[in-house]
Order: sequence, then structure tokens, then C-alpha cells
Amino acid sequence: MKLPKQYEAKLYEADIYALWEKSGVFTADPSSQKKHYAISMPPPNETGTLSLGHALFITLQDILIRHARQQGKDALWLPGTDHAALPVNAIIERQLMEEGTNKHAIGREEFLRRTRTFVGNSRDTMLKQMRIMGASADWTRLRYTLDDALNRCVNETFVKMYNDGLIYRGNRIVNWDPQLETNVSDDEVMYVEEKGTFYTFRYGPFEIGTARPETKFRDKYVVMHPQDKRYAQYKHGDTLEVEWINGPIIATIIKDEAVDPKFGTGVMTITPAHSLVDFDIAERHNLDKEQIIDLHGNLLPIAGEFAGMSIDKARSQIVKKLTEKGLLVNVDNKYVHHVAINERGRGVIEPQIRLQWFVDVNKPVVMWKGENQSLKTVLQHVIRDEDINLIPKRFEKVYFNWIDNLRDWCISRQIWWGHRIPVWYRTNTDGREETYVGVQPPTDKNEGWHEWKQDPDTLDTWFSSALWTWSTLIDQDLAADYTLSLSELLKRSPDFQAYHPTNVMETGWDILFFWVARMVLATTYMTGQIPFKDVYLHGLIRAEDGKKMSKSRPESIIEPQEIIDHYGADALRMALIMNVSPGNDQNWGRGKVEANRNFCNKIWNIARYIETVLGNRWSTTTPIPTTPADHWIVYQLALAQQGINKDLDNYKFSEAYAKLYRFIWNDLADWYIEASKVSPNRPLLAHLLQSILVLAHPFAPFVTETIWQTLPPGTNSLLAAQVLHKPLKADKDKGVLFEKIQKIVVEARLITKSLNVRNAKLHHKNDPLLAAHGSVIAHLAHLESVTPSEEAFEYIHLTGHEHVWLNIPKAKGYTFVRELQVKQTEQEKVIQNLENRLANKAYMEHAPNNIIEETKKQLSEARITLESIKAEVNRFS
RNA sequence: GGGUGAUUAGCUCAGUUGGCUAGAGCACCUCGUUUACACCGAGGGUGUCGGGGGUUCGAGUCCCUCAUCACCCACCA
Repeated sequence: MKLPKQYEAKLYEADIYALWEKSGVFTADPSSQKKHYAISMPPPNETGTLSLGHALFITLQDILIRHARQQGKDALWLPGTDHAALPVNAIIERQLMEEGTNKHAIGREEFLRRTRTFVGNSRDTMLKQMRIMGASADWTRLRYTLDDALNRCVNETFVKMYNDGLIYRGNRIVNWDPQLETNVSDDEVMYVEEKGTFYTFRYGPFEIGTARPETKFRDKYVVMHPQDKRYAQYKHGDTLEVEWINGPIIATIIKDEAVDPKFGTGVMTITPAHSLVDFDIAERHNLDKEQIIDLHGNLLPIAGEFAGMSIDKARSQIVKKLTEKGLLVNVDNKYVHHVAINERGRGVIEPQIRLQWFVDVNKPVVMWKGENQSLKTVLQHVIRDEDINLIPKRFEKVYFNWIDNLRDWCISRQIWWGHRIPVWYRTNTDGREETYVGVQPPTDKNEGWHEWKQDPDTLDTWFSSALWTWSTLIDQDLAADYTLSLSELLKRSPDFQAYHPTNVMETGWDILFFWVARMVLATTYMTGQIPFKDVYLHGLIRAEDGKKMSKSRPESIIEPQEIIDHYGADALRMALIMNVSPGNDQNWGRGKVEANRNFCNKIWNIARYIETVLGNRWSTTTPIPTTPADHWIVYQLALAQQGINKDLDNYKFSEAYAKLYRFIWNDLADWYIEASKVSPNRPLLAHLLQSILVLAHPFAPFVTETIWQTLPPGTNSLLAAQVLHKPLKADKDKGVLFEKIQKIVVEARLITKSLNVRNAKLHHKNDPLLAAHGSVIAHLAHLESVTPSEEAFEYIHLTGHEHVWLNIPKAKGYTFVRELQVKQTEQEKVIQNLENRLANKAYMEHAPNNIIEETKKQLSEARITLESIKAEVNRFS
């Protein structure tokens, strides 16, 4: 088949993907005798289209999976998508707002219908885009966080935790988002700096500061540090009457160490219902916690004349009233404070006390390694005991720091999109309430009781994603059989038995807490296994200017689709891993994509050339290396293959890729193929082409498979199904001859280039290397000829070769002598360094022998080179 | 307040356990259209590896310290 001059990715990629998918190469087989290898794909949120971040994880995981297949493993890459409760909810609510309506107006059913349509469209787009990226995922095992089987796992987990006392319902202060009308977990809260006003008011004998006067109506506890001498006269529990916003109130003195005596006056009043810190203080001393603000952010009747006002409106009026009462002491307009906002949806968080479901992270009821532990301590153990490795390792410190600050996990949400909480309530005619917690809804209908009603709340998205590695491996049909217990189900699920724990979790460091830690938590608890052995954390992709890609700056967002349309998926894949290290963010740059588009084209043209040279003379005979170049390239190939395997085994994507790039472009294309033009070794060329296609395939699956499909019969089938073979044996010493040839070529090129001499001739006197390989050298160095001759004094000698010279007239040699002198000085410096090193007693005593030997060898070589340069300089001076 | 990362060529960044004269891509300059490729080939790098100190025979790499930038966690009412 005749290939066109340039590789046009978009002409082939779709067909190639279809070919793979049809063939079933991506489908894993748990009954296979091969070694199993598994990766759970982090399910992308169904919120629109794939981003560059998704493109990155698809690339990294696809490389690992294809590499595992090449190593002869049964590889499962299980794909899926996430219903993404909160983010999706935020999008739908925004849509509704733009249409001038809201969720209450359309009702739960209609809301869910709209949401399903939206996520359905998103899912179709995203799954299509994953294929466009070349993801070799097992689509027969596609999962969705809201699948029935996964939903069962969610309920099983909830119920088990409930029965173990790990899940409880309680009135606690939570991060309430009045905009989305739900609470969110601590990890979803973001703090942004904001300039505000800080007021100081007189409060009886004290002065208290606040940035939020609107919460202060019922502040009846005045708190100070127990050791603060300024207030030693006041005792804990003392009461006094003070004049306040709506008249006099009775204040109670509380002594608590949470107060910083150095901040402000060292005295504060507290609002337990609307501040996390205040709530904790109130808990410690068993104080009243009165709600001041309602769930929509408006003041309650407790605010008297201000009731019903939004907090923003009320603030200035309250200040005004306090000023009129003469209670305002000071106003500071330059106060900088941190406002809590919901990361999803950006609503301002108003802490509220609410009846919510929590996961207790401190209760020691989790069996792990034969010990009763808390969820928290299990989390610590698996990393400390190296059951799970974090890559890069430095994230362990971040991880432990997060655990140290971990509080009970609030898992209930008031949004409608998500897994329903498996709890039902009913009352009887006497008003007595019953609660039922179960994997399936209760069915009994007793006399005198009303219908069971399910808890209206949904679960935090991360509660279901936490089960991802194993809930996806459960046999989906068996899961419908509720007579089986979960442990029986796990035992009878072939996928779970074959693929769990998975080998590696590859994801961004930004969801280490949200997701990775929670998978560890839920999976160890439910299955007694770790979810994965390694965690590889990649960095984020930022805009070209180094800032985050953000929807508020649409020009900063790069769509993978657009890049693929222009440059092809392979070019994008390689650009994303080139010169990138784990855990470190990278800035997007188009330059890398272009470079890799060119690399694809290079591979294409190597194939084009080799296919032309071989024509219809393809043979399947084992190639026999004959020339030094043959031995050299075979040896280099073996080195590259070993190096790439080792790097990928250690998740060194960037380094593996660099080795591949160097081998294909520099070694094979620039040196070997050029050298082979003198006398092509056809079987070896065929072998080399097939080898690089296999080696490059995990990185650039499309272009390599496209070429593979053009190979003649007998070599075809699917590249995606090929395994790595043992490299051919090469004679390393014969290969070294080629390195000598390279040195001669490089120098000949350099001299002819710098003197601008064309069609120079290279002569030698009885040099066996040149006698044997003259034509190759002539071709590579663009020389007219390499011929034996008698010594001619006025010509330029090659360094280190006393009897090899270029037929460049002596006159031109005088121009060259300056460069030779520079070289001489450099060489003298090198020799001086090496001599000093060897003269150093300490060095000779401490350095290992091989290093010393190496130094000696370098020195002797450097001396020969210097002598050669010197001789040449002398001839012209 | 606590922590992490970054600082290496004009730009964007690699550099594995310390060990040859520190690398890549892009950009730039010179030459070249030798029939695989101009998305190409050949040649071209004087980098105080952020500053200072230390450990070592030997430091871009390990330790201390300072500076700048980015980020994470906690959060002062």
C-alpha cells in the first residue's frame, strides 16, 4: 500500500477505533490464566464535555493498560461516569433560574426528569470523546454511579455503618448553602479573602468586635480566656445585665481557651447557631443555641423589627441602631476576612444547625488487620504500613495532615439528584415515630400506622464514588438477588475475585481527600481489602499563563476536541505527558502538540520509507544483523525497550516517552535508516518497523495501528493485541564500531560545514575501519568519496586519526585552526580536571573502583585527543 | 498560624539511589531541496542549576538558612 506523504490523523482515527472495539481486544477475561491487571477509571462528572484534565488521565491510564496487555496480562480498564450530585444540581438550578423558575415550582419529578435528560446527553458526549482519545476501556463493563447494583452497594454500606454505629443522625452545625438549599461537607467549602468592615461595640463593661452585626441579636454569652488577667474579676458563670440591640439582656460569662487574648479586646460574644467555633464553645459548656437566620438567609422573628430582612439589608440598619444607642465604639473599613463559599455553585456558606446524617470517623469498631480501629486510624495505617503507595511520596504528608484535621463526615444533602438515603420513617395515629434503616424499602403495613416515608435527603456524591473500585466489579445480575448477602455477592463475582484490589488509582492530586481517601475508608471497611496498591497523582493542567483554566475566562479554556481536530489524538496524548513529572502542574502549550504531531509524521514516514524499500519483498525470516549499524541499532532497540518497560513499571511516563522519542527519531531515523540506504538489510528494516510500532503503540495508538494495518499479510491482525517480544540478540562490540563511524561522520560534517566545503573527499592510509565502511561514511557525511591514499601533509586530519584526513587545502586549514585552538584549550582543561581528581588522595581512597577506572580511561582518551589536536594546530601554526 | 511545591538555556520544563564535559521541546542563527519526511536534514548553547552556608573525595541532586512565586490546610470573634 502506498502511503501519502503526510499523516492526516482525522482520516484514520475513527475507523481504527471502530476496528478495535469490534475486535473485543479491550474486553477483559476474569477466567483467563494470564496475570490480571486492573485500573478503575475515575468516573468523570456528567456535566458537559471532556476537559484537558480528562484527556490527561485517559492518556496516562491508557498507556498503563496497553502496556499491561503488551506484557501479556489480562488487563481490565473499567470505565464509567459519575452522576455528580452537587455539580449537576447546581447546573440545573442555574438553568431553571435563567428560565425564570425554580425547583420548587416544577417539583421533584420534573426536576429529576430534566436532570436525567441533561446527564444523558453529557454522558453520550463524554463516552464518545473518551473513544476519540483512544481509551482502550472495556465498554462491556461500563458503569454508572446510579446503576442498580451500585445503588445496592451504597445502601449496603449505609446500613452496615448504621448498624455498627458509624452512621448517626444528629443536630450539628453544618455548612449551609442558602442558594442551593443544601449543606456541604467541610472539604467542599472554600475560603476567599474579602475586604469588609469590622465593628467594635460596647457590650456592658466590655468591648466586642464583629464583622457580622446581623447575627448578634441574642448574643448572651460573653467569652474570654481563663488566663486573661484583664478580666480576672469576672468568674465563669457570672451574669450581668447589658443594654443590647433590642433592649437589655442578661449576659453570662464563659471562660474558654478558644479565645485569643491578643485579638481585639480579648472578649467576644458568641452566636452558636451560625458559627462553627461558637458552636464548639457552646457544646463544651452546654449553652443554648438559638437560630437567628433562616435557611434562605433572612432574619427570624427573634430579630424583632428586623425580622424577615435579608442579612445584607439588615446589617447597616442594625449598625445604625446601635450607633444611635451610643454603643458603637469603632469602625474599621480595612478589615480583611475570609468568606466561606461552596466550591460548587459558589454560594456563600451560612453555618446552620441542622438534623443531618454523619459518619463517625473516630469510633473504633472497624476490624482491620485483626484490630478494632476507627475509620481514621485505618486510613493512617494503610499508608504507614505501605499497603498503599502514594506517588509522588510527598503527598503522604498532605494526606496525614488532612486526617489529623478530619471531623465527622456529613453525608446527607438536601438536593434531589443523587442516591436516596435508605432510611424510612412512619408515625402511628398516636404520633409515635418509627425509623427503618434497610437495604430495601420496608414492606410491612401495620394497623394504626401511616405509610412509610423515605428520608427526603440524598447522599453526598463521594459516598457512592467511595465504593467505585469494588461496586463496579460486583456481578450486576447477581446483585439483583437480595437473598444473597454482600459478602456472598463479592465471593461469587468473578470480576471482583480477579481484579480487586485494583493495581493503581491514577487521578489528580486535587481529589486526594474527596475521593482517594474515601475509597480507602469505605473499601477497607466493606471488603476488608485495600481498593488499590498504588496511587499515581498527576498534576493539573493550567492555562498558558500559568493560571487555572476557568469558566470566568473562557479564552483560557482549551477544548481537547479542537486540538484533536487539528493535530490528532496521538499528538495530544504525547504532548500531555512530554516533560511532565508526577504531582506537578503543567502549563498548556501548543508547541508540544505540534512537536508531537511532527513525531507522528516521522513515524509515518519511517514506515513509508521501509514499505517502499521492501516493496513486495516482505519476508518473515528472522533478521540477521551484519553491518556495524545493524548490530548497533539492534542493541539500541533492546536498550530502549528495556528502559521503557522499566520506566512504565515505575510510572515514569515522561522518561519512557523520551526514550521512545530518542530511539525512533535520533537513532533509527537519523542514523540507522540513513546508514542502511547504502545496503538495506530488508528483514531487519521490517523487524525495526514492527518493533517501533509495538513500542510506540501505548503512547500513540492510532498512528501505529494505522500503519500496522498497511503491513502485508502474515504480519497483520491487530497491533493493539500484540505482545512485546524478547529483543533480538546483538553483538555489542560490532555495534561499537558504528559509534566510531558516527564520530568520524560528525567530525567530517563539522569541518566541511564550518569551512563551507562541499563534495569533500576523505582519505586514509591503511585504516581498516574506513576501508571496510567507506561508503557508509561517505553517505552519512555527505562526502564525495572515502578512498585509500598516500599521506598528504597539507590536508586536515580527523581528531584521533593520524592517517585519516579530508582533502581540504591547507589554505582553508588556516581558517580552521582557530577552532582547533579553542578545542585544544577545552581539552587541556578537561585533562587538568581529571589529573587533579586522580591526584586527590581522598578521592582515590573513597570513590568506588568503577568510578576511578572510568576516570582513568577518560584521562587516557582525553590525552590521545589532545595530542591529535596539538599536532594539527602545530602543522598550521 | 501550619504545610507543600517551584526557582535549571530566550520561553515551557525533564533530570530515578549524589559520580563522566547538565538535557529535551519550542524559539533563534547558518547551510542544505541528497527521491521517507520542509510536519525535513546538517551544524550552532559562555546555563554563577534563585542567594548564602554546610555535609562529602565529589552536590542541580542531601542538610540548614534566606528570598520570590504558586498552591493546600486551619481560621480571629
